[in-house]
Amino acid sequence: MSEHKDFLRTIVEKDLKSGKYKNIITRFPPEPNGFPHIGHAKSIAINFGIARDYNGYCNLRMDDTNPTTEDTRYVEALKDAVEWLGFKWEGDVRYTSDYFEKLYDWAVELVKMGKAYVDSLDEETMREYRGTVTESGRRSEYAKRSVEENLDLLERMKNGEFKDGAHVLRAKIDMSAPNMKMRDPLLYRIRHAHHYRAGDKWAIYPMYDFGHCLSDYIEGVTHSICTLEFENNRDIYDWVLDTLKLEPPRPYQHEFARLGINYTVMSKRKLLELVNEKRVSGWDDPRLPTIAGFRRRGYTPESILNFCDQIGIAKANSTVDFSQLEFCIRDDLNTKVPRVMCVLDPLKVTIENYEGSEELDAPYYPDDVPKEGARKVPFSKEIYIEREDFSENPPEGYYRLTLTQAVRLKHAYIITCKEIKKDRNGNITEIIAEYNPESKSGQDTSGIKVKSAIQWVDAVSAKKVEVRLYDRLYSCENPQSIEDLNPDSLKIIKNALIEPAVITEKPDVRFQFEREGYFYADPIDYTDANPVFNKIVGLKDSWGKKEKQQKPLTTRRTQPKKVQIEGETEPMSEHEQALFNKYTTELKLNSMVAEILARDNKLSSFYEDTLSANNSPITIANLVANEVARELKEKEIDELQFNPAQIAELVKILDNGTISNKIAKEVFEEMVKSGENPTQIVEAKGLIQISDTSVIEPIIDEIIAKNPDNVEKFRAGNTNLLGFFVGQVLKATDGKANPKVVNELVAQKLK
RNA sequence: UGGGGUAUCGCCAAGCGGUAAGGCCGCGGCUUUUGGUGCCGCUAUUCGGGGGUUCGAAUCCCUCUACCCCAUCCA
Repeated sequence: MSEHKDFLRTIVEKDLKSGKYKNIITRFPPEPNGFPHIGHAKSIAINFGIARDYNGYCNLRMDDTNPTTEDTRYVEALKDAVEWLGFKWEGDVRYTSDYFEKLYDWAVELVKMGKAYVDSLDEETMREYRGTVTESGRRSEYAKRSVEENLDLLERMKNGEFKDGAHVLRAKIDMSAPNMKMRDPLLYRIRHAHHYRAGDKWAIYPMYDFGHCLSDYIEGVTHSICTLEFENNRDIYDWVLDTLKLEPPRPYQHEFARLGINYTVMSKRKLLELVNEKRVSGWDDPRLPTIAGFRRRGYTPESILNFCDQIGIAKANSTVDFSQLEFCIRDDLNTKVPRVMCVLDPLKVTIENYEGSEELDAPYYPDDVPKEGARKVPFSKEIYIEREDFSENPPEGYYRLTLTQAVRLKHAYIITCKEIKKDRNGNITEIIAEYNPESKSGQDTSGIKVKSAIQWVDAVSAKKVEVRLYDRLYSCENPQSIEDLNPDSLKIIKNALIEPAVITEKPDVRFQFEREGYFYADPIDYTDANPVFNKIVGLKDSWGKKEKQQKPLTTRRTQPKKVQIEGETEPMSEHEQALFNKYTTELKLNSMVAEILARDNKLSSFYEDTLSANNSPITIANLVANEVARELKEKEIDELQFNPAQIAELVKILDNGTISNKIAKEVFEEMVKSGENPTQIVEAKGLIQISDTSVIEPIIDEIIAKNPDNVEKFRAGNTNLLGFFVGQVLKATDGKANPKVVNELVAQKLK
């Protein structure tokens, strides 16, 4: 766990500390109606991760309340995903469908309480009745049905006596609730459908809002973590649990932002479309952000988990750079997999002065990877190198083989180019080269320095392999439709050449093809006769990048600062205007403060009451407009712990210098909580301000002596540090030192 | 538009009145038989805008703006 906790862990810790819960129970509750993707991985990492971090446990629950879309194959995929990521759910897999009986009993209970009713409006009418976001809805006439009638109807719904859509069970909440979700939400609907687990037993199925909170409760879940789009549903979550008066403790819902990654799509609908329209080869197509896709591509669970860790958890909608994911898989594989040589686009090289053959020793791992292992690499007169590693007209900074530039064959000899052979069209078909017998890798006495070492394979022993080069699925950052698909997301190379050990020894399933990238033996299509490798990710390529980037770097510094349009504030009413005028002219308040007070009649009346007890208009105004305003945001005046007379008193001791502004805030906080008198608080806590320089000075000297680095930085021009020193002094005096005095003194001493 | 959210570097993201963390990307340099890795530097005088309170504001107050979610018998 990193040292900075995310907001969910902060909540969990607080709940543990306060004793709200003894143990933490979370759950990962997917609906089995689609294949899990990396967004699910984030949720899995959060839910299982929190349970692990706080010694609790996490359930895996299929939220299977909609029989028409769900299927066992998805259940399997979901279980598989969790396991692959290395997590264990508590006990057996749970299913909301296992709770149907209990859920139904609770529904009956709500009906008995008069909190739920059977509605028989048709779908369209119901929609009309719901109103809109700006207009309130109205309640169906059926809401007037008696408890007995509702009970009877509900039972018959359950028994399958009615057709789909004939009736629904709704919670009786508030048809004019500003939160649309609270306008008598549906609890049950009739569905004469076969459920993949419950079979044909049920003719009615619970809705998400009814089933989810209660399933959490049944399982003893403490923190029900879901994504942002359920924020509006939280009110129902609470309503159901509270209305049923269930025995505590009960779960609470918390929401985080779902994962978005650029150059790909994450919605079930769009993913399904890609698969159904055969734009990809299936759910496990290595270009897809599905768990199965990543797995087939060769990503490791560690890399995915690491990614989830790196991106953090917050409430702001965001889109993570694909490069972050690429970093994670490279970072993981770098220390794990063997390096081997594979030539994707072969160019024949004949080494004129070499005769016979030999087997060269080559370690699988570079020096900086602490792993053992080596293989033999056959070498002879005819070899293949990567076409890109030779250039007849090299650009500036080219390190590889040229007419005049020698290069090392990795693990072998240094060669120089003698002659180029071309076909009729001018394409290079072969290079005639010469090797230096003194330059053998590991026993080089030639003294030749080369700019680079390139990969190669021996012509006679190399094996032919198929290599599938995958790139981002879409060509734009924020793809909208299939038109944004990247036409080059898959390139298949049928005739790549690989050194024999990879095929014969099979030292691993993942490899780094030296200087190319990381590759994975395809778990499905790979056969000994036709080996297939998937490209997981390329190596970082600062040369390739430099080559492409010919266009001048646009100076991004001078971005157009976008002008922000100021909206109009509603004009003040006549009464407010009059107050405002009085405040600014008679009482000399600044116009901002005057406006805050004038526009809010709770504030203005509180202000005037305070003023009548202490004639200090400006200080009181500032206090009321800034501090009292915060308390009055969601409360009425008579709900406050403190009263105007106490504020008047606070202002008095503030005005006469007994306490500083900083202390005044502290005292105010205390008044908010306890309602005690300010003078008492000041006395009890000994908060009287220290303005005596002879007391303060030695403290400053001490702080300065303790922080020589910061003194230096300050003197070098970092004047922000003044705040640091003042803060330190204030901390040392428990906030009692007069900050103005401290400020002056510190500034003086640091000069 | 009523309600609920969110705004800190190109992308994520800490920060909760006292020195603007960290990661990715990018840019330099060193190391390197991978133009990889590793290491070392650099990259926000400023926190969506404007005001206010304060010795001191990303943090508190006011206000404006932008974006996301909600009117499925989906979850």
